[in-house]
Amino acid sequence: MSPPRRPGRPPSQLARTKILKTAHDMLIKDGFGRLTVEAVAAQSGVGKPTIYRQWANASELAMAALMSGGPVKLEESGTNLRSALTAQMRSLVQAFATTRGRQITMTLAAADPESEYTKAFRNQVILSSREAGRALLQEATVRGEVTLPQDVEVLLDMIYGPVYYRLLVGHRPLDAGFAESIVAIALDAVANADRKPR
Amino acid sequence: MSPPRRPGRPPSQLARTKILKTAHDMLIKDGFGRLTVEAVAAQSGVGKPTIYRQWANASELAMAALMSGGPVKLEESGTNLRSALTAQMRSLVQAFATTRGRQITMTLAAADPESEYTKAFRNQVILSSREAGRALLQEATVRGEVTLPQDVEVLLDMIYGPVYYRLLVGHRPLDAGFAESIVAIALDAVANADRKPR
Amino acid sequence: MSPPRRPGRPPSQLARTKILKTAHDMLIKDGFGRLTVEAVAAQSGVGKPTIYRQWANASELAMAALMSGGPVKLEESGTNLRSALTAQMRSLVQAFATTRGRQITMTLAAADPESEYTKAFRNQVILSSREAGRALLQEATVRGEVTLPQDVEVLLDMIYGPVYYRLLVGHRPLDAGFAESIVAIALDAVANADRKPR
Amino acid sequence: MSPPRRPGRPPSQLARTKILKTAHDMLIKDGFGRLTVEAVAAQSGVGKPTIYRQWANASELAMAALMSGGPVKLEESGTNLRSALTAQMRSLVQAFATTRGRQITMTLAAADPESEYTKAFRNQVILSSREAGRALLQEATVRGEVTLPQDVEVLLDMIYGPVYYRLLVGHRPLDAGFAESIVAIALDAVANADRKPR
DNA sequence: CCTTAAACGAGACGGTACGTCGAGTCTTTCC
DNA sequence: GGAAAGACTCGACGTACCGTCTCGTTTAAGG
Repeated sequence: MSPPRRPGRPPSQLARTKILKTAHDMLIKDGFGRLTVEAVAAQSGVGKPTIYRQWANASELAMAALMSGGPVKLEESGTNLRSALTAQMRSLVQAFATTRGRQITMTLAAADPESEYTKAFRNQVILSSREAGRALLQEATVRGEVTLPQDVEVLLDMIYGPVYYRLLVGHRPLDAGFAESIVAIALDAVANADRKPR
Repeated sequence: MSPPRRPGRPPSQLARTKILKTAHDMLIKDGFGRLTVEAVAAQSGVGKPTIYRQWANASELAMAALMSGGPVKLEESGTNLRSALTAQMRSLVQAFATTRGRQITMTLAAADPESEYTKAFRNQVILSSREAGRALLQEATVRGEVTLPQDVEVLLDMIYGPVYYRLLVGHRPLDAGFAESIVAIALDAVANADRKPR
Repeated sequence: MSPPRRPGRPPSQLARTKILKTAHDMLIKDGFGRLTVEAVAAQSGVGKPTIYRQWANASELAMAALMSGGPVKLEESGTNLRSALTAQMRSLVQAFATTRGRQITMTLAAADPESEYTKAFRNQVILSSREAGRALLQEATVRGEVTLPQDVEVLLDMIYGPVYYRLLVGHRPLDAGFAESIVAIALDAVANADRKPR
Repeated sequence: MSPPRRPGRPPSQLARTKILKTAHDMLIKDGFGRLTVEAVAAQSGVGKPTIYRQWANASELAMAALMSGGPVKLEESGTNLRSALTAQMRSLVQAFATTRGRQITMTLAAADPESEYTKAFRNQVILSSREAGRALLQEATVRGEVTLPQDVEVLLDMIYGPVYYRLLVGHRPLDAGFAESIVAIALDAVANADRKPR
């Protein structure tokens, strides 16, 4: 009933905070490739074992740092699918069109895909918007606005995949019209219409 | 008229081949994270400087190894857009649904995005199918099969991005129906129809 | 009063011992030219950085290894200058007439003459016998056995220099009579005598 | 009857000269430790094999460079042993009191003591003055100026050894009075005298 | 209040790989 | 057919980090 508190000195919340702060700054400034446990320890004034006690390697630390700001907040105001989805995509693109987006991509690429830590990162940072989008689509279906294709998963990938595709490949920037264009094309594919009889 | 041959011992084509072969095998077997110049040199019986004379680091070497098999061959038979695009996507998915696909993704993520080598890799390995797809779409437009949206670039990203998205994030496999589903949804977005008057 | 212990894990005395032992063996067996930090690390089962943390390069390591056996012990029994100096020279020649002597010479030649490490090596290994000899000469002067020349430094160089000269140039071996001959000639130069009036 | 000309392109005397010049400059400027075949080839505009065709390694090249200026010229004017020997020692000290002296010492220390090249270097550069000194001593003996000790070799080592001893150990400079002091002490040891009856 | 136990900083440890330099050899074209 | 140029294999360099391991020092909970 009592909180099962173990004896001994409890982990320092301050140390954890300093580590994550330093790691995040370093990620933004120098990129994932320069994020070393050694440097984070030195710069945050913390011993290396204190880091290794919480994260197994630099990838996990990077993921923790990228998650530490809380989940990406997505605006989803909108009375119909188009406006809601556009608002969401706009804030998503805005959040990723920075250095941070590229670092998230690189961190994910470097992470052990089987690790629990990686799965949590994936769900919180990468797939949460995809799930939000799925909800929007389902609501719109209920409202009769759209008719979803058989394979909704693929539709979702077609909406959210291009964001990471551009970050990864870098052939084109994540710019302003990107969100609108995606929504427009996606809705053309699913929009209900008397005009789409067959 | 004579071939402008420089003096000195010419680079050994054999060495180059052995290096690329070893690097490719190592990529497939152990992954990009384990591909070290040291190990490639040791395993291919080549000196490290011989590797560094041609590639600046492990990333470039990995890209060279992944390109050394020649470009991915895409089937594009088909009389209409749907069949041609489906054939292409099928062979693309098949080519990437292996370990190689994941390694290509990780290699690209780790590469210096500004390097000339990276750009070549991107064009040859990642974007060549996208360009082929663009050609298919344009031909179909000429034939009157489809009406392209304003932002064709985004449409192309929606077709090819999901492949890398799934490789990168790993939330779903690149399976059989994937190619068909993408083509189906994409064509729904652009298919010409009297049924889509305005 | 308490020993001023710095924080952190203390250097491993075992590692240091293993390194010096290995380096010394290698010096005697293969010579200074073959003493590489790489080989010492491999053979002593120690990481390279552990060596570099204590010595800046192979020269310093070699000097440390040559000093690690403690200073050369010189016998100096003798009631008069001749017997004392002869005893000292005999043990000096014996100590240097081995491979070790040649390695000391080569190590000294290769060392940075300005380095503090080199100076310590010089004083402990090369000049300590010279200083002992100076003491013997001074005592004998006090006893009235000899009259020293103006430039005692040169006299000392004439006594001890030939040892290293033969090691370096190799024109003649460091053999048994060498010690006696040097002492005999040196004493001829300084021996007091009514026979050497003015 | 025809001059015995071998076929093929004759060795370039110019190349040889350039190599030796470059090697000598490099020795004086950067020291023996920095004299690499690579650098000499690059700086003299000659291929490495051209160097290796004539010298087996950097040591031999260094010795050749140090010998290329011709033997050290020693003044030996003097009517009696003291003046002749002093003149000789003065010019010897002067010749070696420069960077060149130290490089000669280091080169000798690094050379393979068994090699023919090393022996030639030793005889021409190191021991020639010693032999000249032996001649002076013998002439003086004939003239009745001095009585040589049993072991003349050791006496010679005591005269010439200190020069290299100071160069090698560096505890004292090769300065002006050095030559005089050595001669003075040496002559005290061998000077004939009624004053030295026993 | 005073053990007890864990987390702390510091930093050395054995390792792996880095990217560079130089050695000495080999292969080609040029005189 | 040797000179010259330059790529080759090889080995060692000295550095950066890895992830682990003592150390001696806090810091809190529980006896």
